[in-house]
Amino acid sequence: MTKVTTALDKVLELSMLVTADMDRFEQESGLTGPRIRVLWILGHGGPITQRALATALDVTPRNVTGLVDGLVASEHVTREPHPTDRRATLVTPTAAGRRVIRQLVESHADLAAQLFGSTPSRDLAAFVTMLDTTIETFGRLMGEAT
Amino acid sequence: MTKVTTALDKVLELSMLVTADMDRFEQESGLTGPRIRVLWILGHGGPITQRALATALDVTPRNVTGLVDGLVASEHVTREPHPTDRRATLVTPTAAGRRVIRQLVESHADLAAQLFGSTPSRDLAAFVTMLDTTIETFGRLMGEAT
DNA sequence: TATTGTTATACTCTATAACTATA
DNA sequence: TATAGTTATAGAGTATAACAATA
Repeated sequence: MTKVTTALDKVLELSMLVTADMDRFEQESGLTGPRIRVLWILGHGGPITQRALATALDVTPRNVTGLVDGLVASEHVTREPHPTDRRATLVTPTAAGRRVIRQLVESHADLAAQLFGSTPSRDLAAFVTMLDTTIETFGRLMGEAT
Repeated sequence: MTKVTTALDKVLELSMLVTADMDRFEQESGLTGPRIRVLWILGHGGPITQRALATALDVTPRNVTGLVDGLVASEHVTREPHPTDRRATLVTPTAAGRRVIRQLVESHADLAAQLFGSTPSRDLAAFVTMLDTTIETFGRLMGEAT
Protein backbone atom coordinates (compact mmCIF):
# COMPACT_ATOMS: atom_id res chain seq x y z
CA MET A 1 0.00 0.00 0.00
CA THR A 2 1.55 3.25 -1.14
CA LYS A 3 1.33 6.49 0.81
CA VAL A 4 -0.85 8.18 -1.80
CA THR A 5 -3.30 5.28 -1.70
CA THR A 6 -3.42 5.52 2.08
CA ALA A 7 -4.29 9.21 1.82
CA LEU A 8 -7.10 8.52 -0.64
CA ASP A 9 -8.42 5.69 1.52
CA LYS A 10 -8.56 8.01 4.53
CA VAL A 11 -10.44 10.58 2.48
CA LEU A 12 -12.90 7.86 1.45
CA GLU A 13 -13.26 6.71 5.05
CA LEU A 14 -14.02 10.25 6.16
CA SER A 15 -16.55 10.55 3.32
CA MET A 16 -18.30 7.44 4.57
CA LEU A 17 -18.46 8.83 8.10
CA VAL A 18 -19.94 12.08 6.82
CA THR A 19 -22.51 10.02 4.90
CA ALA A 20 -23.30 8.06 8.06
CA ASP A 21 -23.92 11.32 9.88
CA MET A 22 -26.33 12.39 7.15
CA ASP A 23 -28.11 9.03 7.48
CA ARG A 24 -28.54 9.74 11.17
CA PHE A 25 -30.19 13.07 10.37
CA GLU A 26 -32.47 11.30 7.88
CA GLN A 27 -33.55 8.81 10.53
CA GLU A 28 -34.22 11.51 13.10
CA SER A 29 -36.11 13.80 10.75
CA GLY A 30 -38.03 11.05 8.96
CA LEU A 31 -36.92 12.59 5.67
CA THR A 32 -34.91 11.09 2.82
CA GLY A 33 -31.53 12.29 1.56
CA PRO A 34 -32.80 13.86 -1.67
CA ARG A 35 -35.63 15.66 0.12
CA ILE A 36 -33.21 16.99 2.73
CA ARG A 37 -31.04 18.29 -0.12
CA VAL A 38 -34.06 20.18 -1.44
CA LEU A 39 -34.61 21.80 1.97
CA TRP A 40 -30.88 22.58 2.24
CA ILE A 41 -31.02 24.42 -1.11
CA LEU A 42 -34.17 26.24 -0.01
CA GLY A 43 -32.36 27.25 3.16
CA HIS A 44 -29.48 28.72 1.19
CA GLY A 45 -31.45 30.72 -1.35
CA GLY A 46 -35.12 30.95 -0.49
CA PRO A 47 -38.05 29.98 -2.74
CA ILE A 48 -36.95 28.54 -6.07
CA THR A 49 -38.57 27.25 -9.26
CA GLN A 50 -38.62 23.52 -9.89
CA ARG A 51 -36.54 24.03 -13.00
CA ALA A 52 -33.79 25.77 -11.00
CA LEU A 53 -34.07 23.03 -8.40
CA ALA A 54 -33.54 20.41 -11.10
CA THR A 55 -30.38 22.21 -12.20
CA ALA A 56 -29.11 22.62 -8.63
CA LEU A 57 -29.73 18.94 -7.82
CA ASP A 58 -28.52 17.77 -11.23
CA VAL A 59 -31.61 15.63 -11.78
CA THR A 60 -34.44 15.75 -14.33
CA PRO A 61 -37.47 18.04 -13.95
CA ARG A 62 -39.62 14.92 -13.67
CA ASN A 63 -37.63 13.87 -10.66
CA VAL A 64 -38.16 17.25 -9.00
CA THR A 65 -41.92 16.83 -9.45
CA GLY A 66 -41.67 13.66 -7.35
CA LEU A 67 -39.45 15.14 -4.68
CA VAL A 68 -41.66 18.22 -4.29
CA ASP A 69 -44.79 16.02 -4.25
CA GLY A 70 -43.30 14.16 -1.28
CA LEU A 71 -42.37 17.35 0.57
CA VAL A 72 -45.81 18.82 -0.08
CA ALA A 73 -47.42 15.65 1.30
CA SER A 74 -45.27 15.86 4.44
CA GLU A 75 -46.06 19.58 4.66
CA HIS A 76 -42.47 20.79 4.51
CA VAL A 77 -43.00 22.93 1.39
CA THR A 78 -45.80 24.44 -0.67
CA ARG A 79 -46.05 25.22 -4.39
CA GLU A 80 -46.66 28.95 -4.76
CA PRO A 81 -47.46 30.71 -8.04
CA HIS A 82 -44.52 32.51 -9.64
CA PRO A 83 -45.25 36.27 -9.57
CA THR A 84 -44.45 36.87 -13.24
CA ASP A 85 -44.28 33.48 -15.00
CA ARG A 86 -47.54 31.55 -14.87
CA ARG A 87 -45.84 28.35 -16.07
CA ALA A 88 -43.54 28.19 -13.08
CA THR A 89 -44.09 27.40 -9.40
CA LEU A 90 -42.03 28.60 -6.47
CA VAL A 91 -41.17 25.83 -4.04
CA THR A 92 -41.46 27.50 -0.64
CA PRO A 93 -40.74 26.08 2.83
CA THR A 94 -43.55 25.93 5.41
CA ALA A 95 -42.97 26.58 9.11
CA ALA A 96 -42.17 22.87 9.53
CA GLY A 97 -39.81 23.03 6.57
CA ARG A 98 -38.03 26.05 8.01
CA ARG A 99 -37.68 24.21 11.30
CA VAL A 100 -35.91 21.32 9.57
CA ILE A 101 -33.68 23.78 7.71
CA ARG A 102 -32.71 25.39 11.02
CA GLN A 103 -31.92 21.98 12.52
CA LEU A 104 -29.86 21.18 9.45
CA VAL A 105 -27.76 24.31 9.83
CA GLU A 106 -27.35 23.78 13.59
CA SER A 107 -26.43 20.13 13.15
CA HIS A 108 -23.84 21.14 10.56
CA ALA A 109 -22.28 23.76 12.85
CA ASP A 110 -22.34 21.36 15.81
CA LEU A 111 -20.55 18.68 13.84
CA ALA A 112 -17.91 21.17 12.70
CA ALA A 113 -17.36 22.35 16.26
CA GLN A 114 -17.11 18.83 17.64
CA LEU A 115 -14.76 17.68 14.88
CA PHE A 116 -12.44 20.66 14.74
CA GLY A 117 -13.20 22.76 17.81
CA SER A 118 -10.18 21.54 19.72
CA THR A 119 -7.79 21.50 16.77
CA PRO A 120 -4.97 24.06 17.08
CA SER A 121 -5.56 26.95 14.71
CA ARG A 122 -2.30 26.38 12.80
CA ASP A 123 -3.05 22.69 12.22
CA LEU A 124 -6.54 23.56 11.05
CA ALA A 125 -5.20 26.13 8.61
CA ALA A 126 -2.73 23.62 7.22
CA PHE A 127 -5.51 21.04 6.88
CA VAL A 128 -7.74 23.46 5.00
CA THR A 129 -4.86 24.34 2.70
CA MET A 130 -4.29 20.67 1.89
CA LEU A 131 -8.03 20.17 1.29
CA ASP A 132 -8.06 23.19 -1.02
CA THR A 133 -5.11 21.91 -3.00
CA THR A 134 -6.68 18.47 -3.30
CA ILE A 135 -10.04 19.91 -4.34
CA GLU A 136 -8.36 22.08 -6.92
CA THR A 137 -6.39 19.15 -8.33
CA PHE A 138 -9.57 17.09 -8.42
CA GLY A 139 -11.39 19.84 -10.24
CA ARG A 140 -8.67 19.95 -12.87
CA LEU A 141 -8.85 16.16 -13.31
CA MET A 142 -12.63 16.18 -13.72
CA GLY A 143 -12.36 19.09 -16.14
CA GLU A 144 -9.90 17.22 -18.33
CA ALA A 145 -12.07 14.11 -18.29
CA THR A 146 -14.79 16.10 -20.04
CA MET B 1 -18.45 31.57 8.59
CA THR B 2 -16.21 30.13 11.28
CA LYS B 3 -12.95 28.33 10.55
CA VAL B 4 -14.25 24.98 11.78
CA THR B 5 -17.26 25.27 9.48
CA THR B 6 -14.98 26.06 6.57
CA ALA B 7 -12.97 22.92 7.29
CA LEU B 8 -16.12 20.75 7.38
CA ASP B 9 -17.40 22.36 4.17
CA LYS B 10 -14.13 21.52 2.42
CA VAL B 11 -14.38 17.93 3.63
CA LEU B 12 -17.93 17.77 2.25
CA GLU B 13 -16.80 19.29 -1.04
CA LEU B 14 -14.06 16.69 -1.37
CA SER B 15 -16.61 13.97 -0.55
CA MET B 16 -18.81 15.20 -3.37
CA LEU B 17 -15.91 15.12 -5.79
CA VAL B 18 -15.06 11.57 -4.77
CA THR B 19 -18.71 10.65 -5.32
CA ALA B 20 -18.60 12.31 -8.75
CA ASP B 21 -15.57 10.19 -9.63
CA MET B 22 -17.48 7.06 -8.63
CA ASP B 23 -20.39 8.19 -10.81
CA ARG B 24 -17.97 8.48 -13.70
CA PHE B 25 -16.87 4.86 -13.17
CA GLU B 26 -20.52 3.80 -13.06
CA GLN B 27 -21.20 5.49 -16.39
CA GLU B 28 -18.16 3.96 -18.04
CA SER B 29 -18.77 0.46 -16.73
CA GLY B 30 -22.54 0.52 -17.20
CA LEU B 31 -22.89 -0.72 -13.63
CA THR B 32 -24.68 0.85 -10.65
CA GLY B 33 -23.08 1.96 -7.39
CA PRO B 34 -24.41 -0.90 -5.24
CA ARG B 35 -23.38 -3.50 -7.83
CA ILE B 36 -19.90 -2.00 -8.05
CA ARG B 37 -19.67 -2.24 -4.24
CA VAL B 38 -20.47 -5.94 -4.51
CA LEU B 39 -17.64 -6.41 -7.01
CA TRP B 40 -15.31 -4.35 -4.82
CA ILE B 41 -16.01 -6.65 -1.86
CA LEU B 42 -15.53 -9.69 -4.09
CA GLY B 43 -12.19 -8.26 -5.18
CA HIS B 44 -11.06 -7.87 -1.59
CA GLY B 45 -12.01 -11.28 -0.26
CA GLY B 46 -12.97 -13.68 -3.04
CA PRO B 47 -16.24 -15.67 -3.29
CA ILE B 48 -18.65 -14.91 -0.47
CA THR B 49 -22.09 -16.07 0.67
CA GLN B 50 -25.06 -13.76 0.13
CA ARG B 51 -25.60 -13.60 3.87
CA ALA B 52 -22.03 -12.34 4.44
CA LEU B 53 -22.52 -9.91 1.57
CA ALA B 54 -25.65 -8.56 3.26
CA THR B 55 -23.66 -7.95 6.43
CA ALA B 56 -20.76 -6.34 4.54
CA LEU B 57 -23.08 -4.03 2.60
CA ASP B 58 -25.34 -3.41 5.61
CA VAL B 59 -28.48 -4.21 3.64
CA THR B 60 -31.13 -6.94 3.93
CA PRO B 61 -30.66 -10.43 2.47
CA ARG B 62 -33.59 -9.70 0.16
CA ASN B 63 -31.68 -6.78 -1.24
CA VAL B 64 -28.64 -8.93 -1.92
CA THR B 65 -30.84 -11.31 -3.92
CA GLY B 66 -31.72 -8.42 -6.19
CA LEU B 67 -28.18 -7.13 -6.54
CA VAL B 68 -26.82 -10.59 -7.33
CA ASP B 69 -29.70 -11.21 -9.79
CA GLY B 70 -28.59 -8.11 -11.66
CA LEU B 71 -24.93 -9.07 -11.68
CA VAL B 72 -25.81 -12.60 -12.83
CA ALA B 73 -27.91 -11.13 -15.66
CA SER B 74 -25.02 -8.90 -16.75
CA GLU B 75 -22.68 -11.92 -16.41
CA HIS B 76 -20.35 -10.33 -13.86
CA VAL B 77 -20.90 -13.04 -11.23
CA THR B 78 -22.29 -16.58 -10.91
CA ARG B 79 -23.99 -18.33 -8.00
CA GLU B 80 -21.91 -21.39 -7.09
CA PRO B 81 -22.95 -24.07 -4.60
CA HIS B 82 -21.34 -23.78 -1.18
CA PRO B 83 -19.05 -26.80 -0.69
CA THR B 84 -20.42 -27.77 2.73
CA ASP B 85 -23.71 -25.87 3.27
CA ARG B 86 -26.39 -26.70 0.73
CA ARG B 87 -28.52 -23.74 1.81
CA ALA B 88 -25.86 -21.20 0.87
CA THR B 89 -24.52 -19.96 -2.45
CA LEU B 90 -21.11 -18.51 -3.15
CA VAL B 91 -21.22 -15.35 -5.23
CA THR B 92 -18.24 -15.69 -7.57
CA PRO B 93 -16.90 -13.24 -10.16
CA THR B 94 -16.78 -14.29 -13.81
CA ALA B 95 -13.94 -13.28 -16.14
CA ALA B 96 -15.90 -10.09 -16.99
CA GLY B 97 -16.45 -9.46 -13.28
CA ARG B 98 -12.75 -9.88 -12.54
CA ARG B 99 -11.98 -7.44 -15.35
CA VAL B 100 -14.17 -4.77 -13.73
CA ILE B 101 -12.58 -5.47 -10.35
CA ARG B 102 -9.14 -4.93 -11.91
CA GLN B 103 -10.27 -1.67 -13.47
CA LEU B 104 -11.68 -0.61 -10.12
CA VAL B 105 -8.37 -1.19 -8.36
CA GLU B 106 -6.41 0.52 -11.14
CA SER B 107 -8.75 3.47 -11.22
CA HIS B 108 -8.41 3.84 -7.45
CA ALA B 109 -4.61 3.78 -7.61
CA ASP B 110 -4.57 6.19 -10.56
CA LEU B 111 -6.75 8.67 -8.75
CA ALA B 112 -4.54 8.50 -5.67
CA ALA B 113 -1.43 9.06 -7.78
CA GLN B 114 -2.95 11.99 -9.62
CA LEU B 115 -4.29 13.60 -6.47
CA PHE B 116 -1.29 13.15 -4.21
CA GLY B 117 1.57 12.06 -6.45
CA SER B 118 3.19 15.48 -6.50
CA THR B 119 2.51 16.35 -2.87
CA PRO B 120 5.69 16.65 -0.78
CA SER B 121 6.07 13.64 1.49
CA ARG B 122 6.01 15.73 4.67
CA ASP B 123 2.81 17.54 3.69
CA LEU B 124 1.17 14.25 2.82
CA ALA B 125 2.14 12.77 6.17
CA ALA B 126 0.70 15.78 7.98
CA PHE B 127 -2.50 15.51 5.92
CA VAL B 128 -2.91 11.82 6.76
CA THR B 129 -2.35 12.59 10.43
CA MET B 130 -5.09 15.22 10.37
CA LEU B 131 -7.41 12.82 8.55
CA ASP B 132 -6.68 10.12 11.14
CA THR B 133 -7.41 12.47 14.01
CA THR B 134 -10.64 13.62 12.38
CA ILE B 135 -11.74 10.06 11.66
CA GLU B 136 -10.99 9.06 15.22
CA THR B 137 -12.94 12.00 16.63
CA PHE B 138 -15.81 11.18 14.31
CA GLY B 139 -15.78 7.56 15.42
CA ARG B 140 -16.01 8.65 19.04
CA LEU B 141 -18.95 10.94 18.22
CA MET B 142 -20.84 8.21 16.39
CA GLY B 143 -20.10 5.79 19.21
CA GLU B 144 -21.56 8.15 21.79
CA ALA B 145 -24.63 8.78 19.65
CA THR B 146 -25.46 5.07 20.02
C1' DT C 1 -40.44 28.24 -31.05
C1' DA C 2 -38.73 27.57 -26.44
C1' DT C 3 -39.59 26.72 -21.61
C1' DT C 4 -42.09 24.86 -17.28
C1' DG C 5 -43.97 21.30 -15.29
C1' DT C 6 -46.81 17.00 -15.61
C1' DT C 7 -48.44 12.31 -17.12
C1' DA C 8 -46.94 7.74 -18.70
C1' DT C 9 -43.75 4.13 -18.21
C1' DA C 10 -39.80 1.56 -16.56
C1' DC C 11 -35.70 0.23 -13.82
C1' DT C 12 -32.95 0.07 -9.47
C1' DC C 13 -32.39 0.11 -4.57
C1' DT C 14 -34.36 -0.42 -0.36
C1' DA C 15 -37.39 -2.56 3.41
C1' DT C 16 -40.66 -5.98 6.02
C1' DA C 17 -42.97 -10.30 6.23
C1' DA C 18 -43.94 -14.96 5.06
C1' DC C 19 -42.08 -19.09 3.15
C1' DT C 20 -38.87 -23.24 1.63
C1' DA C 21 -34.95 -25.92 2.13
C1' DT C 22 -31.34 -27.14 4.91
C1' DA C 23 -28.46 -27.20 9.25
C1' DT D 1 -34.96 -24.35 16.38
C1' DA D 2 -32.04 -21.49 13.68
C1' DT D 3 -30.09 -20.07 9.28
C1' DA D 4 -29.71 -19.08 3.93
C1' DG D 5 -32.05 -17.47 0.45
C1' DT D 6 -36.46 -16.52 -2.19
C1' DT D 7 -41.26 -14.86 -3.19
C1' DA D 8 -44.62 -11.19 -2.33
C1' DT D 9 -45.42 -6.52 -1.71
C1' DA D 10 -44.45 -1.61 -1.25
C1' DG D 11 -42.11 2.98 -1.36
C1' DA D 12 -38.51 6.13 -3.01
C1' DG D 13 -35.28 7.87 -6.49
C1' DT D 14 -33.93 7.97 -11.05
C1' DA D 15 -34.51 8.27 -16.26
C1' DT D 16 -36.69 9.09 -21.15
C1' DA D 17 -40.51 10.48 -23.93
C1' DA D 18 -44.76 12.74 -24.98
C1' DC D 19 -47.75 16.42 -23.75
C1' DA D 20 -50.25 20.91 -22.06
C1' DA D 21 -49.90 25.55 -20.75
C1' DT D 22 -47.47 29.60 -21.11
C1' DA D 23 -43.65 32.70 -22.63
